[in-house]
This record gives sequence, structure tokens and C-alpha cells, in this order.
Amino acid sequence: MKEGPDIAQIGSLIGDPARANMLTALMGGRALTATELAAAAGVTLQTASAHLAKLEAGGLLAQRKQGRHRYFTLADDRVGKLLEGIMGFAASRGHLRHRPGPKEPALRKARICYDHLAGDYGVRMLDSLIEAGSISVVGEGLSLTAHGEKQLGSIGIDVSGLRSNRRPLCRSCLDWSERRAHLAGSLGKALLSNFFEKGWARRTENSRSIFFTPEGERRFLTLFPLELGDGNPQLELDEKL
Amino acid sequence: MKEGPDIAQIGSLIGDPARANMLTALMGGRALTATELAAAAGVTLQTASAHLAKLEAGGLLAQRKQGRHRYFTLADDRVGKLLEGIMGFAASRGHLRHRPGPKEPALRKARICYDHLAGDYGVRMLDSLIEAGSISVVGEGLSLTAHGEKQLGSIGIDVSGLRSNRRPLCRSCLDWSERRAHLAGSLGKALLSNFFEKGWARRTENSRSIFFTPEGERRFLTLFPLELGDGNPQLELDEKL
DNA sequence: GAGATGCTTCGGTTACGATCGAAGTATGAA
DNA sequence: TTCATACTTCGATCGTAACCGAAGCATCTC
Repeated sequence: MKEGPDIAQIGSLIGDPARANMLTALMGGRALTATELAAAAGVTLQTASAHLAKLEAGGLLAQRKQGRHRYFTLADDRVGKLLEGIMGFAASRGHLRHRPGPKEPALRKARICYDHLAGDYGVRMLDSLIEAGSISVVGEGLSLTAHGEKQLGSIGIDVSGLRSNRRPLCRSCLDWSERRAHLAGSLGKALLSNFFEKGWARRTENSRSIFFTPEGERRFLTLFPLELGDGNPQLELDEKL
Repeated sequence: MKEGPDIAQIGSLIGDPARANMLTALMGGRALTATELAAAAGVTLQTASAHLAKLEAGGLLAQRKQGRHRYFTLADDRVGKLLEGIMGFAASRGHLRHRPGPKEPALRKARICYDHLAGDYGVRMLDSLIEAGSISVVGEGLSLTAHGEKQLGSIGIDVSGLRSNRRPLCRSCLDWSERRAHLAGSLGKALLSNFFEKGWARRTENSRSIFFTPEGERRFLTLFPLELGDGNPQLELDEKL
């Protein structure tokens, strides 16, 4: 018997295809019922029930009962972060499942990553904030500048409110589809909520992709402009790591 | 079939107890032979051989042949970082294997975490550097200050040389035994190498624990002092995340 | 060249965990 | 109260992957 953390325990929970599908579905940020998760996993309710029990016992999921419905979410941000890390690593080693179709470009363009914007638009948003001097990069850390606080305050982001909670304001999250970073943390979450509230964007049914309305898209691209061509503020991912 | 990174693939590679033992052994930072890894995993050579082939095909390990010996290492820093993340998460959920005995306190005191110092001494080193103003904390990022560059330069750390390579200089790494952060990145590695070169510390056989000589310990504690009691520069881990 | 050592491959065995049909429990609607 | 729906539990089945003995290959030593 070895000592220390039992990584096999965590690995085997994530390593079953049905459970992995459930976890991926929950990365969409919504609470899902057992029936929905069974469908997402492609197994019967009985099988799903057993898997959900294991994931909950292992500390990856939390359950909330509402009448006869059982709603499941990722247990906390740490699980989201863990799964993001494994997704980024899997992508870097070429372990990708691929289903060509209309959804794939949509997922690459804009999707939710647990609670923040990922995809091309998520990467662009971070790049633009860095380029504008609103976010500064320190090692692997991101920090909102005074300028950035003002800029985002002007679109209705309560930055001081966000600072008062314990969660990190800005966090870099590896974007597996763009192989570069997008913005996670409480600021990332607040920005995406802001876009939903303004009606610029909305979730799509049964998918992690995010749909921007034409007007929302226009406003988003105006708010987060990027200079054309080189001069992109991020180093390529595999150089940065 | 779902789209995106195949987290089940990575999860199942890590999820087998024998493979997990091998990966954990390799977190010691040394290249190990197939025979050594079989022993670490508690399986026969044939079983170990099959497992090593899978880990290599999956992108987690790299192999180097030397005569009839096959030496294995983690494929790169990303694998180390991934495993660190899983270890930290497993510890936070209580998934710990426990073998009471003389080695456990030694592992808690000082051990190697792939290529840098972990354990109580690793946490203390980072805390002290922050307290002294040698490292500043920005969000989740760590940055070496001018003062820090001077301080570490005085003990023989070539900081500008380290800055010139692509790897991040300072990186926060969750310490599963202390539940707080220690210093990873190229600076973390350089510091540990420095202690080895000075003879302050050395590896122990068949263990990830690190032994400090009495003189080395005295010098280490002098170089990285900590104020007594509260006022510790790091927030408690689960508050910070 | 023969023997030893490190490791891989082959083929067979077995245990275990995922799976689901059937039955049961809890909750909500008519 | 009865029926419907969401979900859990039980028990049986089956596939798969880990396991290892035996054989084979590559390299090193005497």
C-alpha cells in the first residue's frame, strides 16, 4: 500500500465513459436531473443511478431533491477546474472525440465552460482585455487593472462586489478547442451572466454551445475588439506552459 | 458519441491502481526502469510492460532505452501538473491512502513534487518568500520581485537565465499534505537543485521524501524565516480556491 | 559461444464492474 | 384513493481488462 492521495480513485471515477459523459454534460453549468443525465450518458436509469451514486460518494457531484426530481451539479468549482485541466490535457495529447456536424463549429465559436465563456469568443474576450490594458498578465496569473475595473464597471459589472467574495476574480483557463486561454474566475462568470441578462447571448438546448444574437454579437465584438494579424497578447499555449 | 476532449481516456489510464502507483513513483522526478516500476506497482514484469505501453501510447510517459534497460519518465511538465492537480483534488475529498510509519512524517516534512520541494518545508519556503516581499501574489499567480531576484541571486540562483526559458518562473502548486501552496515552476526546480548541489539536502532511496542534513536544515531555516503565529501570507487553501 | 539479465509478446484464466429487467419506493396529479 | 412519473434497489448476465506462466528477443558479461 502506498501513501498519499489516491489518484486511482479519482481517475477511475472519471474513466468510465458513461460517467465521463455525465460530468461533461454538467460542465454546461446547469443542474440536470437523473433522467437527463441517463440520456446524456446513453444508459438506462438504473445504470445512471448507480453511476451518480458513485460520483456523489466520490465527491465530484452534489445532489438536490425537489419533489420526485433529483437535480445534480458538479460539487463545486474545484471539480470544474479539475475537469477543465483534464480536458486541456486530453486535447493536448490528441484524445479527442469528434462528431462532425453543425454543432461543432458552434461549440468552437462560443460555449460555456462550467460558468464562463469559452471558445473563440472566450479567447478573444481575454485577448482583448489584455490588449486594452484592462487585464495584466503576471506569470500564470491574471489581474484586473484599475482601467479594466472602470471599463467593465461601465457595462454593469460590479467589480468591487466580486472582489469581496473569496473566489479568485480572474483565472486563466485552458481552452481545449482554441489551445489558448480564456477567462474563468468570478469575473468570467459575471461577464457571461451579463451577456445573458442583456440578451446578447443565450444558451442552446441540450448543448454547451452559446448562441449570440446578431445585435449581441455586434455589441460583443465592439466591446472586445482585437487588432488584426500578429501582436496577439498571448503566447501560443504550448510555449507558455 | 459526444464531441470534445475524451476525459474518460485519461481518467481510465490513471484509474488503474498499478498504473497510478507507477505515475506516483515517477512524480519523484527520477527516471525509473521497467523493473523498478513493476516493483513500485506490485505487479509482474509482464503486467508492468503492458501498463507502461498504455501509458506511453496515451501520452503520459516517455521512454529512453539504454542497452537493455528501458528508462521511463513523465512525458513532460504538463503530466506532472495534471497529476499534482488530481492529487490535490483527491486529498481535498479525503481520498487518501494511509500507511502509518516512519516515512509518513518524513514525507510531510519535505518531499519532492516532480522537480520541486513540497511538504512543510516547501510551503514554508513560499510563505517566507512572500512575507519577505521576494514573491508577490497576484490572483492565482506568483511573481518574483526585484528584491526577490536579488535575494535569490545571492545564493547562486541565476534568475535571468531562468527567465529566458519558456517555462513559467513561478507557479503555485497545491500541497496535498499541508493543504496550502508551495512553489513550482522553473524557480522551484532551481531552488531544490541548489539545495542538492550545496549538500543541504538529498533524496532518499525508494521514497519521495527529502532528507535535510542538520547543517542544511539550519541554513534553510535561516534563509527562509517565518514570523511566529498568525499573519501568514497565504489564505487557507479552501478559502483561496 | 554460452549463460545471465532486462524486457516484450503470446495465450489462457479469472475477477469485477457495467449493464439492464423486474420490482419497489417516493412524490405528484387527477 | 388511484394512477402516473421519477428514481432506487435487487439479482442475474456478460464482456473486458488485469493478471501471470511460458516463451522469445535484445543486450551484456564471462
